[in-house]
Order: sequence, then C-alpha cells, then structure tokens
Amino acid sequence: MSHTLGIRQAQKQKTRQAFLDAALALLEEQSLSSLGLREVTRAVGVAPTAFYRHFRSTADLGVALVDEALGSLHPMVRTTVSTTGDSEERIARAIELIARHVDAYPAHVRFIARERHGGVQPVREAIRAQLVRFAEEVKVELAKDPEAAGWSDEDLLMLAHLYVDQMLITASLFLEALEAPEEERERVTQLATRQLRLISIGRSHWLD
Amino acid sequence: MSHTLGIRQAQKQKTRQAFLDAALALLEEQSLSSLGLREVTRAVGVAPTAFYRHFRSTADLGVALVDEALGSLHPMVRTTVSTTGDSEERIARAIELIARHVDAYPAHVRFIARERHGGVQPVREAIRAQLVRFAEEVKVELAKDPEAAGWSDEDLLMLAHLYVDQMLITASLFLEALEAPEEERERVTQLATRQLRLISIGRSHWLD
DNA sequence: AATTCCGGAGAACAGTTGTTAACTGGATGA
DNA sequence: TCATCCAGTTAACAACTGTTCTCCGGAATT
Repeated sequence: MSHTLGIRQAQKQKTRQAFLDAALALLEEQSLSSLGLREVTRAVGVAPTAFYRHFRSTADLGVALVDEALGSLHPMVRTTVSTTGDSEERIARAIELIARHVDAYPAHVRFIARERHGGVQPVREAIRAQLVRFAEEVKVELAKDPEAAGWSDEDLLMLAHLYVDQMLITASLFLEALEAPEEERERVTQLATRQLRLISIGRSHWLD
Repeated sequence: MSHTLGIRQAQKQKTRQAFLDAALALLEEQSLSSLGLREVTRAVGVAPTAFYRHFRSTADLGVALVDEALGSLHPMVRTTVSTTGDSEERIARAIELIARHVDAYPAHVRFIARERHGGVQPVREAIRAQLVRFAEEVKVELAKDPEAAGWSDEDLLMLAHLYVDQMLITASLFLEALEAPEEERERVTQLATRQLRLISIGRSHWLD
C-alpha cells in the first residue's frame, strides 16, 4: 500500500516538518500574527526564500499547524465520549486523558487556545471548522447513549458544544498549571471534575 | 470633590485615550504581540516618541486596555447575577445583556477574547486577575440565593467560574455573529439559553 | 514677571522585515 | 547517459521597526 517516497520528497517533508516544529516552538511566547517568516527560517537554519517552497505565508503555515494539532485528535475524542462505565468513572477518565494530552503536546494545546480567537482569520476559521467537527462527532456518540432518549437533535448539539468548550477550558487550565506544583494540578482536576459533574446532573434531568 | 484638571493634564489624558482608541481599532485584525509602537502613533497622528510619555511599551498599553475593557464591568456582572425573578427570566435577561454589551463594545470584547490566551504575558495575567475577581463576585451573589443553602464554598466558586466562562463563550459567539443576519444571532441566543438552562438544572439538583 | 516643568517633535541609529530575481547542484525520469 | 526538475541558496530592494538624544513652546509654579 504505502508508496515509498523518493529521496527528494522525503527530504522536502522533513524540512516542512522542521518548519512546523520551529514555528510551534517560537509560538510559545508570541502570537501567529507576529511570527515572521525570516524568524522561522532562521530557527530552522535555512534561507528565508526556502520558506516559499512550502508555504504561501505564515497564515498558511498556521493552518497546517491547526491540522497537525487537531486533525489526529478525532478518534481520541470519539472514544473518550463513547467509553462505557459509571458517569463518575467516565468523567475521571476524560479529565485524565485531557491532562495527559496537555502533558504530551503542550505547544499544540497552547497554539490552539491562542489562535482560536487570534488575529489571523484563516487560522481562526480552520480551528472553528475542526471544533464544529468535534461537536458533531460528540453529538453522534451522545445520541447512542440510552440517556439521550427523547432528546432533540438541537439539544444534543447544544450539549456537545458544551462538552467541547469545557474540554478546551480544562486543557487551558492544565496548560497554565504545567510548571506549577502538583497541588495546583490537583486543584484543576477537582474543579474540572465538579464542573463536568454538574453538567452531567443537568443532563440527566434535562427532560424533567 | 472633583478636582478640575489643569489644561496640561487634561490634554495628556486626551492623547492617552487617543492611543487606547487607536490601538483598539488596530487590534481588530491582529494581536497585541504584533502591534507596533510606530503603528499606533501613526494612527493617532503623533510622533513615535510621544508614545513613551504615556506607556512603557505596547504590553503596558495592553494592560491599560484590559482595565478599560473589564474594569467598569463589575457592577453590571454583579447586578446581572443578583437580579430577581424566575430562573428562565434571569437567563434571558443575562443573555440579552451580553448581546447588548457586545453590540456596544465589540472591539473591547474581541480584545479580551483574543488576548486572554494571547502572546503577551502581563496582559494575560491582567485578564486572568479580572476574571478571578468576576468569579469571586459572582460567588458572593450566588451565596445569597436560597438555592445555595448547603453548598460548600468550593462548589460555589466552581459554579461561579462556570458562569464566567460561559459568559465569555457566549460573548465570543455574539461577536462572530455581529455582521451576520439576525437569524444567526437568534441561533446563538437559543444555544446560549439552552446551555445556561442545563447548568441551571444541574445546579438545582447538585445536592441530591 | 521670571523660572521651571513637561508633552510632544525631529532626526538619526542599527536591525529588522517580506519579496523579487537569478543561480546551483543533486535527484529524477526518458 | 543526458536533459529536466526543483528544494534550497545568494544578493539585493525599499520599507519598516524600537530606542536614544536633543530640542521646542506653552502651561504651571514661584
């Protein structure tokens, strides 16, 4: 199945990835709208003009970063929501999964949180599109739950968006607590758990 | 009581405000970390060096903008939460208030949403501090409600943060729908209403 | 009336930016 | 083997950046 890439294409993808990595690192302490093309090429160790062989602009690079950061996350979100077990267990598992993801890919999480409302329109658009996809996928999983019997499609989507937003808020809190003592991370876990618990309670009494 | 400002101080405050206004306008399509000092002075119609008479840096200007955007909002939030009436009425009133605020000060709302996770640390810090204040104030108002009987302080603060975050999410949605047809704004209102309703339901069954 | 104060102007600094054009040299395909 | 392709290079462009120092003129103080 897998077509082995020629030396040429392999090398190109390698430098392209180097651009993405370097940009992500630089974006830890600034926003995409202030990221310079030369700044990135300097970090990669390559001539400024080489940038154009891969991206039309830094905005274009940003869109590619959105795909890298969120594109591979769909299966994880899907399985997280559809996981079985007690409501309380599911909440704990979801939050732990978020915490682990933030630990593993802090720069990606920071990038999404930062650029979701950032100054570069195409990037905002790309993030919004991915989040809408998340919400729709969550909705599909929620619909499978017996608790969703009698729920309208609109209400299911409403709840799905609530979950997606809550996921982002929690991820952002874990990010802020990354270098903080364990005590602080525990506080975030507690807070997020209680909030999800309240939403879960509201969910189970929605049709009353 | 009010000490009439001298011609000099009055003029200084006037140009200072011109800086804030110009910066806010420029920040509609970029982030603070990419806002140049010269860019702002050009927009105001003043020499670049004049900037230093008012701010140490653009980050400093950003902090001032945070105060302008959120500082005067506390009484409004306080009264919104403590307003009397049916739960459904309160939700509708709160959302309408948010919608009106976004209409009246779209640039301020955009600035806060953008820089909350933006690339300038002192500004992030300033926003976070104000949001913590909001949450604490909301907590105090929630505690007065008879429904809060038996609630722990921690749970009240948890709920308060949920409300504050929800307020920002809703404001951001109204912002995106600003130039959209009335139909879209109505969809946002519906969504936000249902989400607040679910939270309200969860709240009333919290102690079950 | 004389003096100090101070917001803003002007000029100059070294460094940076995005983008263009023409080139090089190794991988690719005939 | 030879011609083609193309990722990356070099050089140069005008335009822009933050910051310093020196100066001006009107308000404020004495």
